[in-house]
Amino acid sequence: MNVSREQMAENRRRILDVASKLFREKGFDAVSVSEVMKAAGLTHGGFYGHFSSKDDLVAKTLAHVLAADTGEGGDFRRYVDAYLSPRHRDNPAGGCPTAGLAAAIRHQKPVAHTAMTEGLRSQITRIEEALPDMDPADRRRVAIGSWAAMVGAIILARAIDDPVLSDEILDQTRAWIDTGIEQVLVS
Amino acid sequence: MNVSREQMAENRRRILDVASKLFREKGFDAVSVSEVMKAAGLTHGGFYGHFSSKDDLVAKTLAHVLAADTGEGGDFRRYVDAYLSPRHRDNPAGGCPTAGLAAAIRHQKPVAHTAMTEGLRSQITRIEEALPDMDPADRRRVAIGSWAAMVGAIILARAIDDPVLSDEILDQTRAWIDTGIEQVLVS
DNA sequence: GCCTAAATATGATGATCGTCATGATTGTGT
DNA sequence: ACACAATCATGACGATCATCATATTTAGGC
Repeated sequence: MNVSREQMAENRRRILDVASKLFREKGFDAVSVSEVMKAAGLTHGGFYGHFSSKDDLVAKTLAHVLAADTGEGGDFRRYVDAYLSPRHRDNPAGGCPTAGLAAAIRHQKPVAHTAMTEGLRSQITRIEEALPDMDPADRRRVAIGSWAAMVGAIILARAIDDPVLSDEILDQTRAWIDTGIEQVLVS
Repeated sequence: MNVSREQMAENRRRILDVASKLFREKGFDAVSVSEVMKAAGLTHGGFYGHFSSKDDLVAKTLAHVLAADTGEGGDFRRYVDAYLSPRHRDNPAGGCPTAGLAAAIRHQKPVAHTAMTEGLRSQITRIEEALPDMDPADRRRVAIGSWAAMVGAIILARAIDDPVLSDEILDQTRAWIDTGIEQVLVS
């Protein structure tokens, strides 16, 4: 069976899409190459025509999904509310790849680290641009501090089995970010 | 070969200790039962005399390491400084189990979630107690928000390969936590 | 001092997985 | 139209791993 040039490009895109979803849902190790290919509607054998190894797929998937511009240009408060919501916490497969995958990158090959570095860099920039008017010296600190808190909160909220405490992690972290922003706005 | 009662108890403790270290260093999946036992100075066969499965070991290890009272009773600022240091970032095997393992717990059995829940609960309490005098309503928010930021910052700092950006994540998050605490202290 | 039960060692089994070799099918440029 | 090359399917190989069966050694109670 062969396939047109564009078919192949679409296949490759679909592999990256389903891999991104599966990795976020189950983690890098728990997803097999065969599982990815099957979810993309292909068989496992063709995989090495697209990628040189599973590690290559991991790195390409990271670059693919971290480059997806969320385009949330605008209100940072609204972005935080959506991010620190039960809905986002309960949807890792469709949610933020950083929250879902960042901790696992430590155990991946160096290429994955490089992809993550660029993804983090652009995410910090995106947040800086979405932030309200403030002293430029404060801007970067707020962006990085808020992002660390957001990622950490989602990870913690997903790791525990008490829904009350989990909700509280999200709520208190949201309030905590508000506290910090309020501080730099009045100064 | 047999061994005295206390020998067995010490063996079990050593298994939990090396498992905790290995899991933090390489992740749950990348550590085999045989590797844990070898690191504990035993062979893999005896494992199932101590634990009913690898999942059981994971849960028991989490409870073991999260219960380890860091006893950092005292200055929260000092604790944050040590936590958000390059030294801690570069030492996952000996560092905070939450930062090293929390994100992976999602992919573990329910018992692991329960262990994490209790560990998180007591960690929040510990931070609340280490915090300086402040309004009780602020105390919990500061504890949870700071902890989320600390865990998130370490995870992000460990996931990237640019040492300059990695250091900046740590520094800015430390400053961000100071910002938030300053806000509740003056109000 | 023996005997039994327990703790660990040795070795095996079945399953999963990453990777690759080979072959079939069909776009694509001439 | 034809031949080449590219894309994917089928199937296999070797390695790793969790788990268990069995053997061996010895601590602890009589």
